[in-house]
Amino acid sequence: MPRRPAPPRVAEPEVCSPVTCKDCGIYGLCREVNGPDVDLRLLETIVRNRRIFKRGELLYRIGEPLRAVYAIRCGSVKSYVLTNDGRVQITGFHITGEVIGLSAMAANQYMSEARALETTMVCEVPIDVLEAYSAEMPSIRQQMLKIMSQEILDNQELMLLLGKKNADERLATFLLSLSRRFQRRSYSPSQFNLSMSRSDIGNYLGMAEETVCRVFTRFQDDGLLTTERRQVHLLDQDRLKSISLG
Amino acid sequence: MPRRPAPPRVAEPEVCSPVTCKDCGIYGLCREVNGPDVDLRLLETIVRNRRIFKRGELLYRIGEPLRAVYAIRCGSVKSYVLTNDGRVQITGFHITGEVIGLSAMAANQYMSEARALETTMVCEVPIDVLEAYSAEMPSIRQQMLKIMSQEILDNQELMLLLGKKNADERLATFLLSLSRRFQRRSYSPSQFNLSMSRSDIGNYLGMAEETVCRVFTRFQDDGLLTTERRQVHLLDQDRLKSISLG
DNA sequence: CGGTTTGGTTGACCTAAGTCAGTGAAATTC
DNA sequence: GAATTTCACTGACTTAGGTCAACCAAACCG
Repeated sequence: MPRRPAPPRVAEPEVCSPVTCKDCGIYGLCREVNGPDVDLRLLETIVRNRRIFKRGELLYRIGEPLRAVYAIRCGSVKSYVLTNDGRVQITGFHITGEVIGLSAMAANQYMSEARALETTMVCEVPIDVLEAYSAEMPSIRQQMLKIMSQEILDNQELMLLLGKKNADERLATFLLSLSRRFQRRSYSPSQFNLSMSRSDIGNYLGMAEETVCRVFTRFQDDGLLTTERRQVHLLDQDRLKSISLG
Repeated sequence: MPRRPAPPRVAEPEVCSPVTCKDCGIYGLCREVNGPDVDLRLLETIVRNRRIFKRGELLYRIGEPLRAVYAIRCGSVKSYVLTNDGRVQITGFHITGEVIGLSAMAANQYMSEARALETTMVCEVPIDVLEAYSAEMPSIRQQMLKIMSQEILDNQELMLLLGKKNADERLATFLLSLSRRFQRRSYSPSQFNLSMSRSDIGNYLGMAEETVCRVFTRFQDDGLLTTERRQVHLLDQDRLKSISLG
């Protein structure tokens, strides 16, 4: 049967369509481990330590000793930090193909908490395995540096948003960032399903849940997008872009 | 003349008293390069590529190819990111003994802009030198990871502040964080000089310059501290701590 | 050394977004 | 499949902090 280009998949909460290794954030890393010419089908079977977390389950806690880093094969995860008195700031949402836990390497303990937003399948890479390979393979070290510095970049973007943007700019920025990341993983950039609640979005963007709803409603009234609960359809990405920032 | 413990130095803008290598953020790194038993006086002279930046001068710009990382020997630096339409978010203030520029390693270009707040002396470590050493010495890689993950930790703290704290908590957190860092570098934790303007503080903390002034005034009225322009004297650190977080 | 600029402070007023309260619809549980 | 919980949304009202304007003192400059 001849292969034909598949239509872009729509990210659905019920459907867990695992990313292929080629689309994965640690593909470069796995490829190194398995040699540059490894058969992809083989690689897919070689990757061990798959685990499944159900909605609400913790991948790791703050202060816990670093055991493993996680590549998300399908599903999504939020990570967050806490104040002493229990206030929470979500610092990132992570989707299929992204890698989390690496920033714990230096201190040998996790610096944030990670919780599955839906049923989520991950590749769990034990830390001793990672360290063994990274000692021998410079390109894996390179890959690790890249992932960490991407995290710093993402954090800087969020700081800019939290410190200097208004509610409209925040939500537009958020939606476009998600859209871009879905696109990179071969999902539709204009139609997708949010795995996080309005309250989580508000927490992440530093605004009240109600404000998130109001801005969604206003964007819909202005013809920028349509929403049906967690299903989002972006209608005018250009205008969203100009809102998200001059 | 017998040595006696020196009284804690007060950080003054005019006085540039360079940190000793032992107190420097890349000491572990330099020590590795020069062997574990290196004579400190020797190390001090071995460190080359010292440079001086005057107040307002740029260490590096966003997008510029990575040339070097910088250890601050004395003085202070702000780093910041920008929106397309020119809004600025200061993402960190860096003081004597701290290291900046490392997060540019992965992309090989700087991801933020760094500007001297006052006359600042740095050790400039060329990137090829750093890479050559890091390829051979695992402990230098370890050190680099540590510095990057400290940056992630600092960023997370700032995101928590920007997303979830009110004006009082923000300023208290800021002052205590500075105090702690001065203490680590053997300066007085209760009396120090701010090298940044009220406007910079406000920008960093995500609030207006005027609000910074008002909170300073209120803290002073409440007996928490005294200020004389940029000279700060913390009188009640415990109470500040309880304000900075429940 | 008089004039100008910069930075810090305060007061008066305004507004973006938060809080509170209530509703309906889905989703989950028993 | 009825009961319960969770989630999204909306309106009314409040408020923390922003904006604007003015002033003063220190620093800088020709």
